[in-house]
Amino acid sequence: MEISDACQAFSALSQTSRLEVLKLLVRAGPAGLAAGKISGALGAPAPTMSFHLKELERAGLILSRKEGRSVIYAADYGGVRDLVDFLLADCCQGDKRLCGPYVIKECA
Amino acid sequence: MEISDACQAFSALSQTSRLEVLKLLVRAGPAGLAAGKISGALGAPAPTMSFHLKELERAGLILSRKEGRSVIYAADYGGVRDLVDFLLADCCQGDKRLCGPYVIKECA
DNA sequence: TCCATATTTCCATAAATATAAAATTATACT
DNA sequence: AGTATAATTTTATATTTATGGAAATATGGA
Repeated sequence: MEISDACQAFSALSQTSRLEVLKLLVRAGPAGLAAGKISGALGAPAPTMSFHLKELERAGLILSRKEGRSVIYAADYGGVRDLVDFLLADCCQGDKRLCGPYVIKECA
Repeated sequence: MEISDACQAFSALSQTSRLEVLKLLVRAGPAGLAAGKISGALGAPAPTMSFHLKELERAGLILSRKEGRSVIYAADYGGVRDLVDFLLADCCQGDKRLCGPYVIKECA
């Protein structure tokens, strides 16, 4: 992942409405939600939400598909994962003893 | 973590210079780097970099300490971790069967 | 075809953010 | 005290981004 891609993704998340959209879609799961449901749920006018959804899609964080008259948006889990990985890549020059306790999750 | 905190953190990362700073500090490890070294390494004037460093610190992504005349900045691994966790909290309403393959990392 | 619904594009305005020069503060050394 | 170094604050300007009304596009049903 290029730094400009990561930057665009973080930029997409740097706005309350858009962050709320992603959280909503992460909660909703792969089934996703229609654009109208999203703008309704978050109380934003349709044009405003359309602008934000396009931004999130351009950033590779959500996906869209058409179903009848609706456009269904869903979280792009792969994209989110790539972004997280980018942030911690090459951590401590590869020496995980330095930061491991802070960064590595216990596994179940 | 409040959504406004997460938003502020993503906002801090939504800018190439600042994202480069965090990557640089993540690579540098807990020892960190002096403000002057950072602005030198990234080719930005001191006031500009000072503005960006303050932004990253305010967002809880880096820490600073004074050493003589220098101010040493280092990645705040706990803060980064909290941010990542926020993004995927309550994923698929807790049913990891839906998105697990995309989100959960294999453990070594 | 005509109408209602769903969403987007266009556009103008408002608001937030980045940049860097100049001035300021703080520390160390002689 | 005097001087050099390190970093920050102040300030003004330039740039980017968000917002939502009005108009346009696309689909499905009567």
